Amino acid sequence: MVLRGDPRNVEAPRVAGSSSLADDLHWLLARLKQALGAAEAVAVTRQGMTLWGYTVLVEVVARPAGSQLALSQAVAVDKSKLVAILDELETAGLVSRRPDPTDRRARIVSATAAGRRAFAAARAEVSRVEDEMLRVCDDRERALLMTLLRRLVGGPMFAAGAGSANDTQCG
Amino acid sequence: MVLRGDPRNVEAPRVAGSSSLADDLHWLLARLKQALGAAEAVAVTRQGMTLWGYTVLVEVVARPAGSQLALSQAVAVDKSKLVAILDELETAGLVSRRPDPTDRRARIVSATAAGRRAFAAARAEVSRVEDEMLRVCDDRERALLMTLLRRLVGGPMFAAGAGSANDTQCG
DNA sequence: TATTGTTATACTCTATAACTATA
DNA sequence: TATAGTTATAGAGTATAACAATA
Repeated sequence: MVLRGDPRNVEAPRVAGSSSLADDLHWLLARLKQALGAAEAVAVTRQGMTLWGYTVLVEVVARPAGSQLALSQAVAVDKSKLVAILDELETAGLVSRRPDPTDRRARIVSATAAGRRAFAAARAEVSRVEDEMLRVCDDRERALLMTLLRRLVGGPMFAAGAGSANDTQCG
Repeated sequence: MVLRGDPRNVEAPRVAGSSSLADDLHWLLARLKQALGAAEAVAVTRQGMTLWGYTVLVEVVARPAGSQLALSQAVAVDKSKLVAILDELETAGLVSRRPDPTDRRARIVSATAAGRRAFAAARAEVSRVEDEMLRVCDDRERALLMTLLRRLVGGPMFAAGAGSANDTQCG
């Protein structure tokens, strides 16, 4: 059909001082995030979860959460949105919420055995999608890219007092 | 206040084979795009445009569009969504739509003098926001990052027949 | 019959605030 | 009085299809 994000835009600017969307960091990130997210959503759906569910599961499997609040901060999603995501995962039997004996307000969130299995399968599929997108990079470039992206997420715009407390958008 | 996207997640995995959100490309892109977009939206609003308007203006200033359809493909936004964006820009006097004498269905979209001025001012502000995000990179790393991102957008997941014709999300 | 621009609409997602129960 | 989890809701943003004008 028709090209979206026409390759002509992907060239370097033709005239010194001019610029194009290929030089716009936000447009590049938006485009990549959108395409990757769409492909990953299809992949994780096959494992019975949404992309949001998968994202939360990444964190829960890596590190069981002492509370939903802590989990929502780690994922950068509002606690009220997290409720619905955990409802899905719990209904599917992939995570469990149990009360913290120390603090009866809090709930400890952990992955079930089925959750870890489903996550492993989903992660394998997600890795394949990432590989597809990153196919145009060699191993060294890929590692460098990930390092830089990680560093940006640790950068000044995400520091404690730094404005926008807006949520990540995975939906 | 409270940290969003807790730095603990930004470390490399602690156990070989384990993983965390800091290794998830989609989460990294989503997080960066969200934060950058929020900051840029504030910046371009001061110049009387939305972030969508700015994004379209980047393309129009670089290369006047022979038709809205061509423009929508270059930006990777649906033609119906583009209508509203151009309405905004035109009402603000930043772009003009004039009929193509060759094809009376099509409209040639170009930036007005005021549009070029506003764009230059907006671009300067956007550059400052990008600088802020990229402050954690040195010049070489920054150039390399942009090169890699550009290459990804030219990669297999964006090729002609490659699934998801989904739009970029700048809103 | 196909294409360009436009409009209308249904839908999803998001943001916010209010509420409860515990501390 | 503050915090953890939940619910409800209003608003923004998106996707889709249908339409009029022109090719």
